[in-house]
Amino acid sequence: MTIEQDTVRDLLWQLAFQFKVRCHQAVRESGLDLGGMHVRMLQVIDEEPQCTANRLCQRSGRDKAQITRLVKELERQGLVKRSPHPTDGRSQVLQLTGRAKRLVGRVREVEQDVERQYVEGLSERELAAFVATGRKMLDNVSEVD
Amino acid sequence: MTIEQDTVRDLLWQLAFQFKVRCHQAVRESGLDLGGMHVRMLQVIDEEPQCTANRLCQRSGRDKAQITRLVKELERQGLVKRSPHPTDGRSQVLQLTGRAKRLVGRVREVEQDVERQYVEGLSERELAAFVATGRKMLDNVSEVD
DNA sequence: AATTTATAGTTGATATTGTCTACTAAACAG
DNA sequence: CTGTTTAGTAGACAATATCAACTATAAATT
Repeated sequence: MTIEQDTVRDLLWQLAFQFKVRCHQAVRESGLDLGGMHVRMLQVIDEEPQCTANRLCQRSGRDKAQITRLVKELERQGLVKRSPHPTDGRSQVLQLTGRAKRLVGRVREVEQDVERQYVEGLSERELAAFVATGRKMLDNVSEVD
Repeated sequence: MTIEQDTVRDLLWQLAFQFKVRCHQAVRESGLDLGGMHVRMLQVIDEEPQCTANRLCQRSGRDKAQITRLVKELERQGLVKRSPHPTDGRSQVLQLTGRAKRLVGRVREVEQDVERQYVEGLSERELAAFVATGRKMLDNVSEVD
């Protein structure tokens, strides 16, 4: 199948969708059973030093309610532990279990293969420019408080 | 809220999601009652000379089943007409009704406002480069038959 | 021409993701 | 102490996506 697009919006729509589909498929094929959102959450928790649910909202742009449910499932699957936040009693610190860390590692490799396929034939500079422009766009619509 | 990301994948994920949310909101606020996918379909039908459901699949990358349902609803809402394809008996030609055409026009304006916000501060050349790079990526993962 | 194989579209079941509202409890500001 | 904001939870529901089975036609094969 040949993918086509025309506006910036369509372009992004296609790129993101195809990325999602391919990553999800690659993850499944490597024998792991994780939904796309679950993977995303695990990755953020892995990166963020003292990750909280609220942090996940900020990083993902998704609704609080959705985050709550995702975290709940991840906890049920033994991938995330919650501990009370040291200074904020409303909040909880999220941490990956050892199993989850190994999982995230494997997922990263699989997803990097997908990403390599995407950026094949692009120079370092071209890719850097693409990312820089994309970030500017994100900044444009990111509300400053 | 401040939007953040880190890999190419995260960047695209955020850009597309925010775009979707903002466009959908803008469309709603202008008094129109159309889901995101429905809008997308109408736009493609509007652009494609002899659009068929299959064409919608190719252009959107979405599943046949989903397309069928979307078209069915659009027809029910009096936005799309189907007529038998002149040369292929399995296929049907999709066409916008007058009402749908007017709708698409209004939606375009609303969405262009959103897009303008995105690309604010970007030079023509920067934007062109972004789109060109994005298209290359899409080509990279587009299966050649 | 008859037979196989591929394609366009449909349907049903189900899973995943997203949205909205209302709520609790802790934090914070005055 | 009081009112307001913030972090997270829960329920109901809508939108989107996935998968498999099926029909009818088209196209290819022999």
